[in-house]
Amino acid sequence: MENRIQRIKEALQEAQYKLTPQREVTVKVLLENEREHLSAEDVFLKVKDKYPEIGLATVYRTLELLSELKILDKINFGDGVSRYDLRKEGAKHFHHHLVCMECGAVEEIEEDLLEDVEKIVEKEYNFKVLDHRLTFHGICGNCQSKKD
Amino acid sequence: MENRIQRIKEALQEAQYKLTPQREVTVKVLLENEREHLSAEDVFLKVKDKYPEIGLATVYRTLELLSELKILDKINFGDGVSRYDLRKEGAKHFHHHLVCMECGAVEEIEEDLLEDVEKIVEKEYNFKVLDHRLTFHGICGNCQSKKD
DNA sequence: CTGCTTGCAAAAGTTTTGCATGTAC
DNA sequence: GTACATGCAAAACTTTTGCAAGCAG
Repeated sequence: MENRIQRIKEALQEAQYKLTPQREVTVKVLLENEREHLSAEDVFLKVKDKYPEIGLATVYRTLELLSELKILDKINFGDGVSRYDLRKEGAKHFHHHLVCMECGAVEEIEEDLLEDVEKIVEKEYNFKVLDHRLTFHGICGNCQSKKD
Repeated sequence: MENRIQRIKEALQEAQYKLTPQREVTVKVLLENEREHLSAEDVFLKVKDKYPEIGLATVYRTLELLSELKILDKINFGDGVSRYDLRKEGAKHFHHHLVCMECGAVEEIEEDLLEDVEKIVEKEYNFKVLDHRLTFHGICGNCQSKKD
């Protein structure tokens, strides 16, 4: 965890961005809540606990910056807000999501699963795939058993 | 085309919704621009050409209604707006998209391609898949050749 | 007729921007 | 010291809602 903070800091510096305490706290919050899919507002509130002077605009600016550096991925599950998800270290591609239409739970899938599909797309559609977004909508195990 | 309008009308009636001229014009616009991925504002402007008295709120309400009936799918490519895409007739699942990061063009893929992946998800993650969203981000054929 | 629909305007909510001030390098 | 960052407030957008009036069935 300390390692990952360190590496993100280095990425910021390499890209000529300053290491401000606000950015540091924001990164920390993102790492501590890696399994959640926080909205900008969510991040803002959690950062505010550790650093009360922060402004919402700064959080937005930091999230945008981290997305630009491909440390974060911005994702949208269809409710009105953008959510942010840390990219797994070393992952070439964004991971996938399972959204339960019953309870709203979001699970992550780290397996790639799309290698074959991407090959087909590159060949048949002459499209160079650089990244993807895949979300399944359905019923999670929990809600399935509740129905029985 | 006339057929599809007819069938959409029937779907509305079956669900006890009224056939207002505003709804009719909106459906027509959607059919005429099937290859585009129109935002609510886009639809509003095109409907306004044929039916100037229409209000933006009515368009939003109609789009929501058609989504509910699974005639439309709401999709989000990461710019700030929701876009709407007609579901292909008879398609169980939403089709996929190729978004070019260079020129912004959006191409559609109607092949399913995900059957195997969905089987894995159902088995390994105990998740009943009902629908999916798959978008590839990359470089389209056109932009690839421009670079040479 | 009756209840669903509409148009308008206002409201709600998210995200962006301008600007004076602050601060990492 | 200088250029980049920040906080605040205002602005810009998209989407939703309340309500009186309209109209499809």
